[in-house]
Amino acid sequence: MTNRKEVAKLAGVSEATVSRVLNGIGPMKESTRERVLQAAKQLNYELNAVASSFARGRSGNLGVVLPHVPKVHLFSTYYFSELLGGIGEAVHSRGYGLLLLFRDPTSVYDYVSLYRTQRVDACIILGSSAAEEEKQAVHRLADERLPFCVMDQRFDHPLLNIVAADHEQGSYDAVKHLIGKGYRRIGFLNGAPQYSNSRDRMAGYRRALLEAGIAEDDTLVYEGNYSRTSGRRAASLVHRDLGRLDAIFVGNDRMAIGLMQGLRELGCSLPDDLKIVAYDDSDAASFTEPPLTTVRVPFYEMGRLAADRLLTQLADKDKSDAPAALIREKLPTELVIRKSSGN
Amino acid sequence: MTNRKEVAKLAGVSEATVSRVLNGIGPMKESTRERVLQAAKQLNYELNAVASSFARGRSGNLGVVLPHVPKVHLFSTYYFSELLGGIGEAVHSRGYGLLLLFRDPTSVYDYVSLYRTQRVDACIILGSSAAEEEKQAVHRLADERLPFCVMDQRFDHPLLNIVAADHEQGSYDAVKHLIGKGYRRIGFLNGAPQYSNSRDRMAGYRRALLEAGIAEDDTLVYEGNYSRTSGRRAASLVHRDLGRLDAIFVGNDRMAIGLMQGLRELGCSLPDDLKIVAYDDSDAASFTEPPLTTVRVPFYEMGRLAADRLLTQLADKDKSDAPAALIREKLPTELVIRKSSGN
DNA sequence: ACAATTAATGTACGCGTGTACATTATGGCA
DNA sequence: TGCCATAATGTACACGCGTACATTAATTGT
Repeated sequence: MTNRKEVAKLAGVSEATVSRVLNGIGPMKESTRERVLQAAKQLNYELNAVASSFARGRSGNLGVVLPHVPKVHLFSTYYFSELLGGIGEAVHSRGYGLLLLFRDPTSVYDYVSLYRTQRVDACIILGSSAAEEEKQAVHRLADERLPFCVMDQRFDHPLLNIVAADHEQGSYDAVKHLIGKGYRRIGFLNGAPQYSNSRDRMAGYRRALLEAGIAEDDTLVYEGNYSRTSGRRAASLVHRDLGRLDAIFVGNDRMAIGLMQGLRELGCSLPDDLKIVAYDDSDAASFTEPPLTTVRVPFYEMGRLAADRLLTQLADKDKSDAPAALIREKLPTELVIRKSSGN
Repeated sequence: MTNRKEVAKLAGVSEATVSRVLNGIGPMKESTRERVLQAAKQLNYELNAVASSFARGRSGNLGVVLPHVPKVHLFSTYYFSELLGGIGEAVHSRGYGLLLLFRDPTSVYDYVSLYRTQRVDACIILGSSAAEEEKQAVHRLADERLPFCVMDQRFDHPLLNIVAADHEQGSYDAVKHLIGKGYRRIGFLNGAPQYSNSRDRMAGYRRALLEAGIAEDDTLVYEGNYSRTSGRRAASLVHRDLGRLDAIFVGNDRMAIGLMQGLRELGCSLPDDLKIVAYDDSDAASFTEPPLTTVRVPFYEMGRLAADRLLTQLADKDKSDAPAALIREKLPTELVIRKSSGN
């Protein structure tokens, strides 16, 4: 592998000059520049990224931490796929590397270690929850003022970067849509409350009911874990309560799809027997039968935004030593009306 | 950030000893080992991955190259998502980093550069095609004996690592299934022929027809690009030919879903008017209406296998200098029968 | 024409680790 | 006890690059 020294020799300049030409630093004679580039080209030389990182003291990588459960094919879920796509877009356009980091959700993850070992310059945390150890781990990160951003999960730390969608409003819109159609007995199949976005959905659901003067009925609130299987499991409970339900709001499309499959197996006719509004507007939502009325969430955009803002923070920190501006984004959602909520 | 020197001082040993303890190299006194580990712990010391990579001359990263088209949310496709998940599994379990590399499919990608810049120790190429420049770029990689593996795309280079699925057989099985049900006028909506797996599907389709003594009819072969949109576009052509078609074999689920949507809009009743067998067995296949009969492809497993074999190659190369064993895997597919191919 | 700038380039070193080689401790054995 | 093999540790340097600082060349202003 050819290195800087050889290029310098061939071009008849010092190594420093080679470095400057390659990094475009300081004034230089055009003729020198050309000689160096010519020599580099002739020798097939390219900067060694590892050595460069080492000398700079930065890895040049943005890390994306995501929960990894063996046998669960995580990437296939719309949520993570879209977020990752958006992050990739931003990272790519800014010349950074994108390092995927898998964490075992059943044990505590030492985020700080990523920085100590200098594997990443910053990171984005996906699928984070409010579990106590997780909360502590994330707060520690913020306490140390390390550059990172949490996706779609609230924490009450003043220095914590967050990009999220407005799930409270999204849920409110969803339930209000049902109410507007005249349905009043509205159930809710939610995800686990350890995610703040689940709690936000609950808040939106309640607000809509309250506003319409509809009494809440705890027995019509069901809990799943955002998987299709859990939706299917909920089907028997929902089926049992069908006499008390006009409609149901479901925390994401996957659960809704599972629920629909389960209900149909139990002999239901949809949307006649039950109106459904789901959440995410994943690809699948448009081709279920009936197609899902669902809340579109700009996951791709959220990923892009988080990465972009984070990398901007990094660049700014090099220039000034002022504390970086906090990232606090809450993106709007949009109700997409299809057949599952009735005509 | 604390470094090796400080740990050495606190433990009262040389830096080399610290290094040996941390890497578990050579014989050492248990008491020394403990002193060093204790000191490291006390100082919150961890090996600097970048410096370590630099000294070793290896990045410690496996690269995954994937085509990146702005606005196309790549990760949402089952194909890439599953592959990536499998790769992640293997990489994670072997302590490597997983670097995502996006390439612009409209211009030539310099794979060799990844190695020259030492960004990766090996890489897996996804979504590769047989386009001439692409072929040359990949062959160059093989000529240089760089460690990499191509996914699901054949090249006729003797030193090229490939992990693929047996699409010829999978397609044969799919078409034979339709023939077995008594359908003889069978169309084919294929993906672009620049992918060898498209050509393999074509070969399987032909073999099944030939074996059944059915004359091929070129006018019943349609071409899409594996997107849902392209399937929908094909719907009008297929609809026009409906009088000459009993069934159609579709190159992947997404196109099949698009085709079904399009046909239904044109007033078709499925599966009555047309039997369909698709390909991939993505999540969506089970909840379309009717559910898709489709060919299951072990993408996750393919990804895991490719990464695992590649990293094994790397490890072996450190030990012996014998040329690494070629990776040539062709995994079996499996026909999953649902309603779309009739009862 | 000469000092004062500024441009252009060179010199020298640090970054934190891995590791070849040198050195010193330890224990076995005659 | 003395010798030797091996264990255990230390010394010293390379790895390729970025960059502070030093030096030399070119340009400007008067």
